[in-house]
Amino acid sequence: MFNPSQQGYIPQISIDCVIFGYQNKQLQVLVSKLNLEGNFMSLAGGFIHQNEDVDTAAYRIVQQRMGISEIYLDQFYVFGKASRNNIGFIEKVMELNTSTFQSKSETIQTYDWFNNRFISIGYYALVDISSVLPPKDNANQQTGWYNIKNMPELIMDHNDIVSKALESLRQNLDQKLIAFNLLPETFTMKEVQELYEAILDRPFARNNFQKKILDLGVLQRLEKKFTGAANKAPYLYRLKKDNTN
Amino acid sequence: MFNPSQQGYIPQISIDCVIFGYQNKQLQVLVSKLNLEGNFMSLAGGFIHQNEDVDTAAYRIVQQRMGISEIYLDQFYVFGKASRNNIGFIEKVMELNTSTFQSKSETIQTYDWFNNRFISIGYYALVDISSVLPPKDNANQQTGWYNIKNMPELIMDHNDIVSKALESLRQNLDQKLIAFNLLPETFTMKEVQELYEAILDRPFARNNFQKKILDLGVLQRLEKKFTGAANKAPYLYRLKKDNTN
DNA sequence: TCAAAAGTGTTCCTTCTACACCCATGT
DNA sequence: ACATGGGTGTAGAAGGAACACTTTTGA
Repeated sequence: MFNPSQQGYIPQISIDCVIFGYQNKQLQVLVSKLNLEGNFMSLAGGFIHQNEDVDTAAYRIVQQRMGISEIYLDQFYVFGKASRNNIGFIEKVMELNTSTFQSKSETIQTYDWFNNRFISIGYYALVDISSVLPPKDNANQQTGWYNIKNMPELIMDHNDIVSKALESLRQNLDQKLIAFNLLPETFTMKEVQELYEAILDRPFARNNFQKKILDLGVLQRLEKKFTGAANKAPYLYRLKKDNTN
Repeated sequence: MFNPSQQGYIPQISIDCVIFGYQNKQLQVLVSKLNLEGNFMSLAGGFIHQNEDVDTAAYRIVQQRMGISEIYLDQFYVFGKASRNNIGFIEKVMELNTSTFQSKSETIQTYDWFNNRFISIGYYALVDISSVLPPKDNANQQTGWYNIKNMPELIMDHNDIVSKALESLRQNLDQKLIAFNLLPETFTMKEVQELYEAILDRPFARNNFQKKILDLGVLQRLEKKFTGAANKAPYLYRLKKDNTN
């Protein structure tokens, strides 16, 4: 932990990023275990440099964590309750990390800046899991992807942030056509369908789903994908590149 | 103008409220002329107290301006460009208000807090024009409601904020059923239709529109409204109150 | 009696849904 | 040949758009 005010950050504003991935037919969220005693699980977060766009800061936070440059990001909500501060969190940390931290009053002074009330801008990111850095680091084996249906308890209001992010993702799914950011470059129609089913948590009829997606006119059909299974080989698709963004 | 830091505000965060009203069959936005020399037109804005929810701050800002307690508010976007500060604005103010302000360097020091880069949280409010305070004040005759299709030039990026607010309003209109906040307690179906046409800037067929709105099941039909015109009297409607919010 | 505007009904068309059928693939 | 899973077609249901007709009101 550090004192952000000394590093030219804007005080009392943070960014929290819900990084979504897709694996094992389930929507996943990246959660990091903080390098402290105690089970402190957190979203990817950070602060905004004085001379940095908020969007750029969110991009930097995700980019550093994931090691990729192409990231889909959407700002979705501001969490601004007056009671939203790190004090409860810091106190629990100190309880469980007595060797690391000095006396309570001293610590609170040291982290004065951090103990303030914080307004957090929520972003969600959509990444292709197969193209990002392995999520686990050596120090924290619990760091990694968690099924959205089975999230661990996170610090502060991070569980609420995840809920709101999922809600926004669902709302934007059809309009913005962003689901493909969660898939690798090429994919089969079945994979798209399973992804939609994971995000929206409801089944789709195979044939109607295929028609609906193809009618969008954004996919390009490639060669077939022979899996070795004793059945018809599905086509691979990828996003058309000539789309006017 | 004042120094917000001395009053317990959170630094470098502001709130800008696009207050929508409906009058003369057009969507209107409340714009205030600042009490300075020069044509400085602005949205309703303000800052957040240290111990105040962001939502509460937005409510306070609109409530003080409009003098009503029931206000529909939606947070719609955060404007966070690094270049987003008041310096250009302040410089223009000083150019045109030489008698009020001292030397340039002195003024910039005085308003140091205000000259910082600001992140602004955008809210839009929907109010019933007929139930709010008259928008004009004696000092500033240009303060008042402006047709969204004919907005004056506003300070900073406020014109962009209005555009984004309108976009969000349009997106939420059908889902959230919020248009009725712009109408008085009772209204005719034609008024609802004209309101929708003003917001979405497109015509609706009268019969189909009536069916669509009534099928929502949120309106209660009251007595007829006799206007004195030589035609069938339309029914008045109002929102059902038993709706589970 | 008439014009104007409101209420209602009917048809047509598009879109979504469900069911059915055929095709490719490897054992 | 056959089981498995993928691609496609078609009938029915539902929702939206366009058209027509009737009713009410005051002059």
